[in-house]
Amino acid sequence: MQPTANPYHHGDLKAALVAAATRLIEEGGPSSLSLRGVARAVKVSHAAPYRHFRNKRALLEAVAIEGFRDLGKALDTVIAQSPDDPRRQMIDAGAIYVREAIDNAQRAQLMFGGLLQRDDPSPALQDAAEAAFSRCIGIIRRGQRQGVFRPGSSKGLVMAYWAASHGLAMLLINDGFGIRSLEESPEALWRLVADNLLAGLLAPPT
Amino acid sequence: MQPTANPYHHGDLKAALVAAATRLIEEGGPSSLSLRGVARAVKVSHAAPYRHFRNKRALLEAVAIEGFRDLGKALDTVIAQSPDDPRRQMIDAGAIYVREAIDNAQRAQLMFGGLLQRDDPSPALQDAAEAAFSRCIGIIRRGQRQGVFRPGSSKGLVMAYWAASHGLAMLLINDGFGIRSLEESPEALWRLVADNLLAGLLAPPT
DNA sequence: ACCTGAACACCGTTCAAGT
DNA sequence: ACCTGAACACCGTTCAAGT
Repeated sequence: MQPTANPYHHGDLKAALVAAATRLIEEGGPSSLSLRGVARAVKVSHAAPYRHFRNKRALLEAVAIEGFRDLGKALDTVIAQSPDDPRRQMIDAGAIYVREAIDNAQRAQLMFGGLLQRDDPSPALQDAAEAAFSRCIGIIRRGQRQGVFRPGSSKGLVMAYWAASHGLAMLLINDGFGIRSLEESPEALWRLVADNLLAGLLAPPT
Repeated sequence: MQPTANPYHHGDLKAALVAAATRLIEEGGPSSLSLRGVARAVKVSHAAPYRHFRNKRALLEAVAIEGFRDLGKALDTVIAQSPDDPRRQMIDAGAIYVREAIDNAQRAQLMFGGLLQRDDPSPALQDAAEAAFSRCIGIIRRGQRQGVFRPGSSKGLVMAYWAASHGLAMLLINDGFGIRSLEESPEALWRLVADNLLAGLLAPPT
């Protein structure tokens, strides 16, 4: 037993609060999280969190920021796996985007769901989100340089890619419109979307 | 003055509650809505709503269902405007999807945001959502019959179309990743996405 | 049938006080 | 510096009681 036997009293209460909040959110959704509940979970008084977070929202932001960092790392890993194949990167990055959202569905809800994004943009959160997104831009740009994707302004390509992967992820975690009644795995559904996005919806002009 | 001067006492308290809830949600977001606040807004005791809604969630569902009906009607209008041009229908329907979401951003958050979708699917809500979605399927199918869209199973085309429009709408209402810093109007951004979706991201094989 | 008022067990947040 | 306990103004929900 150290002089500071209780880990929550020598500096990592902050980390413990974020960890507990992340777990509780995954159990009951972001809107069911109570600051008092988090305090109870780490066995601390209900006022203690205020030493480390200005308010409940600040704690939620810390959870979301961690989520964006995790997403960015997952994207980096996947991109590094096929350094010279932008088409493969595009498909794999979208798949991991969808997979990350499903594996941490409630946290993804918090990250993308408007609970935080709406009011004050909170620079730190905004930065973490944009950093994750910047990977998608890189994939498209490299693919254009290699002649894999259509040349010209990358903006439209990036937007379409981004909207499609984000949209599928959101639909899957919300079970929107009964999408889960389709029997395919998330990965198979993303392949379906990605293939159509790559090839286009229009019939070839024969 | 009728014998029942107060409109909330002769049968339309239910409708008044839904209307007030819709307004309050648009002002402060779905998570800030309090049932007591709604009751105050229609000048009724805080227990009165329980005569008409089992709980707070049931009231939120009623608001969301109304939203899906509005969306369905808007899609019908747009589809009817170009009865013989599926390509035009596809573009216009996506634009109206995005526009409806932006014009009722907080209600859209409620409709798509997982606050309701997650736990119990609630058949009535699920049906309203699927009815709105079925319009997209119709557009793609008609386009395939006319040879405008690529033939074969419509599933992949529908999923890509749906994910892209839904994804762009969600990104816009959440200002995700600073998408609003782009200067284009929502309609222009959708056109960018739609054009790339129609033509495909891949470079033509020369 | 429809609404009210009190009551209960929760919240988020603040603040004096303890170590 | 870091945490506690009481306090305040809110919630959602229930229930006896009123008309």
